[in-house]
Amino acid sequence: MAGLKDIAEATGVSVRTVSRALKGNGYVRDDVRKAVLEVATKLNYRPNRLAQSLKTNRSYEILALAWSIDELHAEKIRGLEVALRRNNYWLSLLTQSDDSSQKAADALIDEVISRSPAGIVIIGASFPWQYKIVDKLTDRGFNCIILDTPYADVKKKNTSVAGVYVDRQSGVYDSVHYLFKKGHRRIMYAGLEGAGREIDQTRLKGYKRAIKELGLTEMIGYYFATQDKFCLDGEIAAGQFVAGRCAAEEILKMDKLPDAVQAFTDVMALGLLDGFHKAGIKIPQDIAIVGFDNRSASVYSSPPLTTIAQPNRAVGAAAAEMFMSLLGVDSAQGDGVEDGDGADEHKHGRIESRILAPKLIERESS
Amino acid sequence: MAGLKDIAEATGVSVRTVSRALKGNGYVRDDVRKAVLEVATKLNYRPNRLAQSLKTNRSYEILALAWSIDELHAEKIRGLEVALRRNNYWLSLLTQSDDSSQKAADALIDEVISRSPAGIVIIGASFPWQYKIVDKLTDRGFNCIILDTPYADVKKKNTSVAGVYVDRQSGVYDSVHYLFKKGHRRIMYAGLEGAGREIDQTRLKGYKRAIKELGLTEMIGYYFATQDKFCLDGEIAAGQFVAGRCAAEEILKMDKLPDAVQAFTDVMALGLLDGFHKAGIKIPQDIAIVGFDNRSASVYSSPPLTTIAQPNRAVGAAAAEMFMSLLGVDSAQGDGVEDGDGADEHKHGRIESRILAPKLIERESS
DNA sequence: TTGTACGCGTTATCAA
DNA sequence: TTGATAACGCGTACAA
Repeated sequence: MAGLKDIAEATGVSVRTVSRALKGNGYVRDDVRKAVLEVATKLNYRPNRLAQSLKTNRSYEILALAWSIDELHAEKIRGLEVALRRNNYWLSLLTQSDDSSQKAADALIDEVISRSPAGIVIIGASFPWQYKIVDKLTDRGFNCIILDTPYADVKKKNTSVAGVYVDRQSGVYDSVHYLFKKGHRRIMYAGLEGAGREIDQTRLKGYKRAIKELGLTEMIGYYFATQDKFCLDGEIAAGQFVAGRCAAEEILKMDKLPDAVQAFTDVMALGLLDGFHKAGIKIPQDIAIVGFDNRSASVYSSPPLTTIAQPNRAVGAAAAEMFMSLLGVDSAQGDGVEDGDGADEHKHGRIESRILAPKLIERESS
Repeated sequence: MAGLKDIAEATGVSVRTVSRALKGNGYVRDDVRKAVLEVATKLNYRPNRLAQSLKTNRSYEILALAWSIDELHAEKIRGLEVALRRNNYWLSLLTQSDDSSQKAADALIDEVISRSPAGIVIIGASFPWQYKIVDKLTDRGFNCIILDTPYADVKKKNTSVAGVYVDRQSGVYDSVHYLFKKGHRRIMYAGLEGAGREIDQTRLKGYKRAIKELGLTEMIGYYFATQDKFCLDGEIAAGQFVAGRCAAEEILKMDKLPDAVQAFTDVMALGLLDGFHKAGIKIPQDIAIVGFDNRSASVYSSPPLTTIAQPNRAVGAAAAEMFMSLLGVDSAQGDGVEDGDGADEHKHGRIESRILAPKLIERESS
């Protein structure tokens, strides 16, 4: 590989001049610059990022830390990568299986340190042992941005942690309004036992707010998988599917059926669909169903599922932008980066958390 | 961050000795080594990978080049990352949207060069413009491993390209045998127009071979999406779903219906499911359906889909192992890395392509 | 406007 | 068994 020195020799000027010419840094005579550039392209010169980083003590690597990768995460990662590359940063991946041991955490931290990235994106932090890792990372001075979890806003305010997440409340709120407009009056919320009560109160809040506003009666059910343990963040949330099936059975026992159901997630909605299907209930004629997540499975179900989509690409892009502003790079903006209408901001040291708006996608289940 | 020098000063020995002690490289007196190690941990020393790489001219970065990321790719990437990290390598991600222009290709190549990775994993190369990129990369001396596409075996034999892919033929072959055992005799193959005829002859071969062996009659149909263009490698293969729907309609017009259908992919199978569902056909009572891919959607359909699963994690892990042997690292093996029973090998310069066996997953659609 | 020389944190060559 | 010292490729005071 040709280096600065080779160009210098070939051009007959010093290394320093070549450097200047290439970076457009200081003063260089125009003809010299032209000559240098010419030789550089001829020699197929590419700067050595390693050397650059070593010298400037500035990394161009952003680390994505994920506990698992499903299709939703993949989308975020994609959005992140594209936005980063536009700014000459790059993305590395670090997946930490759900090993919550202290040893695993330490190994992870070591790994991060020895790579000294410019920033770290944590894709979802739902559990205490994950928080701990985030804390250690920020304590060591790494810039962290957490996706999906409003942990950043819970945390002590003096660090440079921030979050990007989706306003799930407004998603469900909009959905209820949408169902109302479609003529539904007995709109139910089917939550996951545990999830509905603790982990994601926000969706429920959106539901309650809308129901109240519309003067309807609250119908809330919490269900959980009897045959299978459920996992919230696992590879395949099979448990949620089973929970949906159970929910359908339970719902059918009710005196008066709902005419629409907003499910906690797509997977749960698909479980409902399966349960109703077996009982001969017609969707959406008898009962309308709305999911949450816009997983690909919601596109391929019968009928395809109306759902609340999170702007995953934009979430990734937003994180990238936040890093750029944090690192003092004037970011090259692209498309798909605009935050949703309901965007709001929370101050956070030097970075501000960003909340993006979800969007209802109408398909055939409603 | 503490460096070698800091340790040297604190211990009272030279930098060189510290380096030796830490790496267990040359001769170091035992007490000195102990002292050094102690100080190192106290100072929380982590080697600077950048400096290491710069000096040794050896990168510990493997680049994953993807044109898109769906859940299947994500799995492969995951398997890759885990296996790499076990060997002290790490994974970076480069996603190249389906921009087939020369300019985009050049930019990509430049990017790769300036990062000088130890190896490159190309996740699927189905199109000529993708081949070209692979060629350029190998021409420049990069170690490339191509997943999913047997391009490596088509290519000129003097480069260090190799592939990891799944023996799709045997997957379909096994499926037909399975359906036969279940009592089905009119087993049909529903392919995608274009895909069935050119891109993936292998699946069809497996079907034909099994049908012949069992003395059954071949029933093959090619379908394509009328309302939508289909994409083979896109984010959402919605077209295949539509094709499946069309296929169901067409099949129902036949004089004598099949009693089982092997679809080209899960998505197509789900389209079939939807089409049959609308027509009141009961699955699997009237017609059994088998998919291909084991997408999450196949878990959440009603009924859940029997399908042929590709060992995605193992594909990623296999690629990692191949790099390790290529780079002369004695790889630390983990679990889930064993290749399938039907594993076969093709020599390739210094690396050998690996073929992994798929596996039938029985669910409720058959 | 240009060139010299040093340093980033490591590894590697030699001589001691 | 050790320690100066030179690289690796690049950026940048400082001097010219």
